[in-house]
Amino acid sequence: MTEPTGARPSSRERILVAAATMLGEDPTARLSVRAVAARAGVSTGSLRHHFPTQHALQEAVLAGIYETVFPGDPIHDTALPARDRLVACLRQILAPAGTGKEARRVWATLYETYLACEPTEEARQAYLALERQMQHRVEYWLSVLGEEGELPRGDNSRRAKFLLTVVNGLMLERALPGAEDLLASETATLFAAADSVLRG
Amino acid sequence: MTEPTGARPSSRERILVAAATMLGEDPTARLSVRAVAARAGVSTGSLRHHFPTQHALQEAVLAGIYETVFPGDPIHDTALPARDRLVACLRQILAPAGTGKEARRVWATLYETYLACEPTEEARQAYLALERQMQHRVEYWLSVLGEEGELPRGDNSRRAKFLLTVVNGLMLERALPGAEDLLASETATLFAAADSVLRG
DNA sequence: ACCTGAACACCGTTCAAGT
DNA sequence: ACCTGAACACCGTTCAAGT
Repeated sequence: MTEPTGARPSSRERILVAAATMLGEDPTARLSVRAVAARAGVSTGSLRHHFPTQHALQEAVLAGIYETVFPGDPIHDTALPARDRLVACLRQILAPAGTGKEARRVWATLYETYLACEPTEEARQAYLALERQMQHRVEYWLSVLGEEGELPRGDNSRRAKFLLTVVNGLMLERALPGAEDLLASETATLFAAADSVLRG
Repeated sequence: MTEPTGARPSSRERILVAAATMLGEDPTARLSVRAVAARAGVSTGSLRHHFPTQHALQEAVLAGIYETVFPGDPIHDTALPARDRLVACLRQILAPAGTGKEARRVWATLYETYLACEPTEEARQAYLALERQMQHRVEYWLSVLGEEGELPRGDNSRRAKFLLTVVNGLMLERALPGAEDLLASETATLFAAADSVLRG
């Protein structure tokens, strides 16, 4: 946080910059201890001193990324209860799925790209990157709530996967026939998922 | 597939049994090459011969789980805890989704029938009937658990919708690329969904 | 074809030792 | 406090060699 003008960046900063750069070059980068340490010109021991665990490092990097990319993220609207904020966030990633005719158009491209036939290696990698990005985003939201004490300790990676599965299911149901009271049942499902995560 | 009576199981079978056993003991087990090979009394090389990649092994195990035929509806197997029974039931409706290539084949027909274009009224009705049937089935399971006092009073219709959304999400993820540890994350998600419902 | 076990190139984490 | 680098206990995959 302290930034001496013109001084050499601290090891901590160098590590975070190195990790962010690597992630910029390849969104699927694994950010291994040795790779990041080497890139930052720092020993693995030093990296571990600042980030006691690999997960701590990845959380710090993600926080940095999403702070700059999504300044108005609803997760930061502390006026609202945690569950409302989490649902608002999930709605954000559900929004591009559209509804009705648009939802089916979205599905058409999704189907052609990833499901129609054995996807090309290129398509596979693209999807994996997308998935990881989503996973990171949800994990970031959970880490914010965790720091506020709104979330019991636990595996946020698993929780994020769970929430994304629910969102995927809702996406599909938006395009499928039926669903008269889509809105109500979607809202109920989102809150059920959020509560499930928030209550451990 | 060939099963010589009384003969020593093939390495392939021993590996699958070992993996399934380990998964039974701990649903979050990572199923590493060496651990599974040791448990099966087989070399890592042999394991790799039958399952050229770690992903291949996990897919085979997953397929094996869903191949096991339940004699009756697992919801009535009162020897097991409620959550295990509910998860077993959900797995039943997830089973026809298949895995890997088969999953994509299933999706192809689903897409052509309901998503490709504005569905015919006939198709719409067919889907609605299917959906209702699923909804009833899940609600029945919940009612059984409710009568045993395993389920707090509440809207079982909403709960069933929630569970079906989760299953839909998992179905989709089976056909999409990626899914490194599909097996573990699918199990975790199913239990999370079951717990969410059982705890209100 | 099936199987072995060593070898390779990676992991994340720990820790005595330095400054 | 900060940093080093070796060491430990794991990974998944490859492969020459056996049967």
